[in-house]
Amino acid sequence: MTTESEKAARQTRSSVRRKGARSSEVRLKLIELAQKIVESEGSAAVTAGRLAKEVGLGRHIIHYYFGTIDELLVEVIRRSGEQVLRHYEALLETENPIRVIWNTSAPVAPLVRETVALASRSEIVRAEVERNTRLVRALVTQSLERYLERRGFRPNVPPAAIAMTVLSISQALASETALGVSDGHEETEELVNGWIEAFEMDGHWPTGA
Amino acid sequence: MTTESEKAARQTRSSVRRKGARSSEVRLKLIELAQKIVESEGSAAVTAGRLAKEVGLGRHIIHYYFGTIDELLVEVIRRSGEQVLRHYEALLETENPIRVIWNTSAPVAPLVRETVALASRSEIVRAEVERNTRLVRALVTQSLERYLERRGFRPNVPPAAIAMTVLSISQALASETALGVSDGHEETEELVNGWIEAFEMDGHWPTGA
DNA sequence: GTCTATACTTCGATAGAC
DNA sequence: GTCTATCGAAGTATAGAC
Repeated sequence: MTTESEKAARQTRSSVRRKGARSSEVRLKLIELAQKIVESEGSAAVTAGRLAKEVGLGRHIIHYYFGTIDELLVEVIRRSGEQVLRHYEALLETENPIRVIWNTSAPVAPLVRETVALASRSEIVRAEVERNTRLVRALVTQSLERYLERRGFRPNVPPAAIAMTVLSISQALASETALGVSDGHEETEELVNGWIEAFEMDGHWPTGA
Repeated sequence: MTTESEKAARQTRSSVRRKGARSSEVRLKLIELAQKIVESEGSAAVTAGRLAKEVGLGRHIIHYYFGTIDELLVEVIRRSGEQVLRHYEALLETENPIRVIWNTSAPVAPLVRETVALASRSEIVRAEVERNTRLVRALVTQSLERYLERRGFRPNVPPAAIAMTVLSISQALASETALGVSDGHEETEELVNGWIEAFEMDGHWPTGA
């Protein structure tokens, strides 16, 4: 990596340069490939040479389509974010959204984890991750609100806080599982399952009171 | 980055090769420098050239002391892990450990976040992160158990689950804050504060029941 | 034990030809 | 839309000077 000023200069330059069409098949293939690598090996493994080789073209093809690796990563994040959003959108209207989040976050967790890890890489990447985080949070919170209204429940805790606790814990469990750690997981799952069961009875979330 | 097989081969080779003494001042300075960079700019910004320049030596000094950048990062993680452990150790015996975790995790969060992000980089890094995660969890859980005993409280929930929920949520809040997102944070903090206040009364943690 | 010199490979990025 | 050529820099490996 380079200094911030150098990076900024390069970003400005590259954003002016001509790029390949957004509709190109090669372009899409490169993004999909990069996404797979990010999920499985981390962003450090995404290099122009490797991508080009797996696609059967020259190394420079990445720069033609994306300018810089960072901009390719932004596309990966945008794509991942959309997939996460669609994942929740498809499920949240059908049943109890809180249970959906709790039960189906695992497959999406690596994507979220690697995406957040990318944020420190550069400002343009960070901004895209921030945008995605906000969108997911808003979707989940609004779904919760709609659920409560549908059931005629009057919540004792702001839906935003409920969304945050469930998302935090499920993300942490998934991250640790990927690491190979499972200490306290069963106990935690049992605890949260209890919260959710109670929540489905009256829309109340456990508080200290 | 390279393929897994290539990496494995290189690691074996480099672990056999002679390296600089572990007691060297330069060695320690390099680790400290790398740690600062990892925390502020992410691991991608840790390059041999940059480290050498800031230390006033040739680029190859990193290779002499650590063999590879990955092995330097392992040292950074080991050091960070020890600091996190000491951070908690120093505080957990004094007051209510659950409140300590909740109130003092913020300064340590970037370290934890970047460290977990590094895990996908290579197997040796992952193993070290796993070790640290286990140690912190064990420390926190045991401290909770001792606290409960000191106060004569009979917990209604396994201490491991309590530790997990508080650590998960505080880590998520800190991560998002670093990202620039604060949606729902106030509400979540208020909720958890309520849990902790109740916990200090009787050692009980909120459940669905 | 500490560091430098040389060398090879890969990487990111740009310019220009086809 | 893709390739060739080329740059500087980075990561790694080995030999050897002090």
